Amino acid sequence: MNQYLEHLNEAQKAPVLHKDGPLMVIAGAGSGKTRVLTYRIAHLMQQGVDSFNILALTFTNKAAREMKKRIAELVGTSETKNLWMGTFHSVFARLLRYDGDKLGFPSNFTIYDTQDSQRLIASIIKEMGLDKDIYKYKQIQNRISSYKNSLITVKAYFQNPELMEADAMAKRPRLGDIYQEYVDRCFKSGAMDFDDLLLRTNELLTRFPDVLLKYQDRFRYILVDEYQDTNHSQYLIVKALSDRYQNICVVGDDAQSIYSFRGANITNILNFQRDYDDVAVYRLEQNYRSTKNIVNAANAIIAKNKNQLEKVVWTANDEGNKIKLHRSTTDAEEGRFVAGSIFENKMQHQLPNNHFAVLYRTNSQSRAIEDALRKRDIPYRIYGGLSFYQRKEIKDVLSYLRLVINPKDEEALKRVINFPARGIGQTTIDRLTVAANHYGRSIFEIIENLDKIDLKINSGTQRKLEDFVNMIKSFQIMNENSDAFTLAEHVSRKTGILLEFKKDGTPEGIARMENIEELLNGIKDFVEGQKELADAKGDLTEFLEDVALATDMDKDTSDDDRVALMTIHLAKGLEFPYVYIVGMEEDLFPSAMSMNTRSELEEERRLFYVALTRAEQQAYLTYTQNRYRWGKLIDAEPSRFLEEIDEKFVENLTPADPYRFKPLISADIFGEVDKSRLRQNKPTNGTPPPQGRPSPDQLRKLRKIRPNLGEPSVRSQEDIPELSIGTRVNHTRFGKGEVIRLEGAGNDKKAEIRFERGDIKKLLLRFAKLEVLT
DNA sequence: ACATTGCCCATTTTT
DNA sequence: TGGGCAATGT
Repeated sequence: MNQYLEHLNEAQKAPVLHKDGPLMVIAGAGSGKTRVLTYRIAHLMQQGVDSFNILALTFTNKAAREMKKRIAELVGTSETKNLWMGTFHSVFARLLRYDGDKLGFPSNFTIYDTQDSQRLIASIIKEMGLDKDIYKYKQIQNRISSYKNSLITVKAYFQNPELMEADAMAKRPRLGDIYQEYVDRCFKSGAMDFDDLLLRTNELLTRFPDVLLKYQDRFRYILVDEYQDTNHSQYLIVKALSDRYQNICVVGDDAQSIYSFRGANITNILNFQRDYDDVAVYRLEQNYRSTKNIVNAANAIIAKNKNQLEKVVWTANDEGNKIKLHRSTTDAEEGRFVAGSIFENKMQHQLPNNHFAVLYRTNSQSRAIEDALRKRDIPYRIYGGLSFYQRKEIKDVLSYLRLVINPKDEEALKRVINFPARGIGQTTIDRLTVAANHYGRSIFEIIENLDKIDLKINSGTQRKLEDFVNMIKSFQIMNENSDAFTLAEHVSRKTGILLEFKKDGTPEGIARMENIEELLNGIKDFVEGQKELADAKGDLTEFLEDVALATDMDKDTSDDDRVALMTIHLAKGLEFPYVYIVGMEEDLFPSAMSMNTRSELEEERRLFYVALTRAEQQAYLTYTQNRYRWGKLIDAEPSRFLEEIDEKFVENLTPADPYRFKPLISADIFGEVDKSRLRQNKPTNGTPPPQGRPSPDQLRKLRKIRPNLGEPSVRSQEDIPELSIGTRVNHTRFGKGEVIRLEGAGNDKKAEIRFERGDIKKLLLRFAKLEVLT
């Protein structure tokens, strides 16, 4: 019955068996904390706790999904149905849909993403006639966001002379007024931004004791993952909800706290023992992920920090290779080294692409790496950056859908009221906005009542506005009887959005159209997925909520064999056999912005700790002497973190040569790839990794790789199909045909194909989406 | 109402 | 260096 407990070591077993009362699990990197959380939940249920009474807060929705699945395997699917598990944002968005009406929010409130917030703030600044060079909307948004995360409401702001003073000193005395207007406008639009999801939850639980009691009684067991990265707002929610039963379990690692810039407060975990009575503290110190070399090097780094909880991470794994350090002259060369090294490791050890990750401090560093990987035909995937759902054309379609659900949504309305162009100009929109503010109504309501207000809008434009409103209303009626996919498809056709991009004819236009089609496919998948679940209807509201809170990390990429490129922040919680940490330079890592205070520098160091501990077998550190930044080539110095690693853990692939002059201008800026140089850049073979058989896990991953037609769009060389004259092929766009000529070799191999529909085309096989017919 | 030009910003990290 | 957005002119 309880045999699943045998999957745990002694240290892991203790917090799993601990039933009531507060507990904290300090989990070193790679020590199996997800496993502890999973088994703890399963074990609680096994002991008779109803899943209805359990709340688990995770860092990503993907983590929640995977944990839920694992728990279902342990205790049965039906048991996990009532489990509330997800990110803070998604869980409390759901809660606010039930009880947000008490705060005056409709249950179909919109969730504004950062871009929506910024646009609204920009227009408020404009309306107030403020200087946009002083009131920079991004900075203002940032400021408001951090107020909200610290639970400083508008009222609290105006009661706090210090804050007002600080903003006045920064020449922004009207910040409070902007804040006030922003909050009012969100409220009027029936919208909450990301921070509101937490702030409003706090408001709800504070102002309505009966609601608090209801959820305290429901969530008798609460578990919080990554507790070191909770902000004040989240801290208070957890504190309030767990107050009655005190069955609170937090898991985290102070050494991995890396989100203070968005309000995360490391003292939450440092003070946990003070905040609750009789806290049991458990430590997970055995690392199962990495080699001794990596674990010890990481320990040596983090030891430089002053503020931390005591723990000793150790591992029984092999010694492993030393960390490899590489210096290059430019960032382009750094990219080439990484690509070359990945290529070589792949060949030498027969590894799939997804065993490799390249981690960097800032998103802008990805370009050089991408270029180099592309040249070597190594498929990769970039995580983060702008996500699919933030693309213009996607946001446009989504805005129509948002309007259907919530016509008061001002940002959505302003986005699409004249897209595709229907002759409603800026002047009209400005007048409507003024009227809406004046009457305290939404723009949509103003348009509905145009006949009762004289806005001096000419009759032609009035007609167009009415048409627009009627169109949205017709969608609303349709929404009552259709699923999200049917509606979305209808909307994209009826509004002319699809046509707009199609008729534009440019490659970008086509790409946008294809993106919209992909969105529609996504909605279809969603609807079908939801229909299988008992408690979900697959309706539009659910889809939009999913989208608003989805992140790049939530995508399922398990059978996607590509090298991963991402920021170190995004890499938290992940692991890869081979990890390349690039850009190990002063002012970049640690970031120039983080060197003012000790605590900021310590956070950068924790970030480095996180990066290094992602590696299972082999870590590479690279830095360059010159780097393009702001379009200029600048000198770069090696990061101070490099000196902090004891040299006994490091193998230097490019030992310093004091007699060599540093070139004034690197050869790289002349553009071409210098082949002879490429060879030099390959790692000098130090100690090769153990040549043992691949583990069962590796084998499983290896087997998973199969050529995947159409995806990735650029093939690596071995994927190019074998063709000869006369071979019958099928092309995704041109249909069936026959090969009539072949030329070129390797990556430049081309085939001339006569297609059945009549035309002859010469295709570059590396790119062509061809299937060989037998 | 639309297109072109030019300016400004970015490069710290994100739910 | 490049992209996105706004002001400007037609």
